[in-house]
Amino acid sequence: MEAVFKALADKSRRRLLDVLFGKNGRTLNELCGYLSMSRQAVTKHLLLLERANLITVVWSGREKLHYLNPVPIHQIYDRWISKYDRHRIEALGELKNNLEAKRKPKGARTGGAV
Amino acid sequence: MEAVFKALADKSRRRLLDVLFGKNGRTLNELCGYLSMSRQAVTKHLLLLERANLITVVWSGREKLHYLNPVPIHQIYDRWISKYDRHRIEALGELKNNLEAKRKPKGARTGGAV
DNA sequence: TTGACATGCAACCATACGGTTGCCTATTAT
DNA sequence: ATAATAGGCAACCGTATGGTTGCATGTCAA
Repeated sequence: MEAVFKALADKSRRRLLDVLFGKNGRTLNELCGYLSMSRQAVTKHLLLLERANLITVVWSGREKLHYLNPVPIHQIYDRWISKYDRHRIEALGELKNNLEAKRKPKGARTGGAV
Repeated sequence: MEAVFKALADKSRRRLLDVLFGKNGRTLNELCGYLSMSRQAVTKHLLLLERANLITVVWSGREKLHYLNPVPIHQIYDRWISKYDRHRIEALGELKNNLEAKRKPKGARTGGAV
């Protein structure tokens, strides 16, 4: 998971995924067309994505074809994001309630959250 | 979105969110108990989370209370992750099909991965 | 009032990261 | 056979990042 989060943290890498999302199985050179940086830089990004298992590479002669693997992205959602989703409405209510509680002057400590 | 992705990229920050998820409205000192690093380091992480709008801060006297805001996380899913989810099964099929296709063409120069 | 407590501010440091350049290798087309 | 094409490897560089320490400030309790 760590690698996936890290991989997704960069705009260029998300771009690459989006490009592959549009049309899978692209070559390195093809992908370079979508980012204004050197081929080497793109290679590095792709390597990171590969290590995070977000893309799979298949060699075809001298060409390196890149395929998107959406599974890790799904896992990120499944094992981390989804719980926040479920919690969402509830949490906002909490904040408001606690803000209300704060208005009561000194007396007991104002700390008590939830 | 950029700030949110960046914020989520760090393990310590995800930890902080998880801790707040467990019990909302914690103080800085309280949160420090969950990460083995200096208070200042934690402050920096919290600042980043705050700037990404992932937490909201409420002062109560000399204490700074931190509240989780799950909305940006939900947006990340909604505007980015969800599309990969929908695409998921389909994309895997593509990879396999393309791999099959590669076995045929002229020189039969195979890539060979997976 | 005074001290302890909760936090902020700023300087500093090592390392990770995104990017570049130069050169080398392997495949393919002519 | 040769040249063009697709890509890899490695060194280098500036800046961002995660972390530290020292000191300052505001609030609460005795």
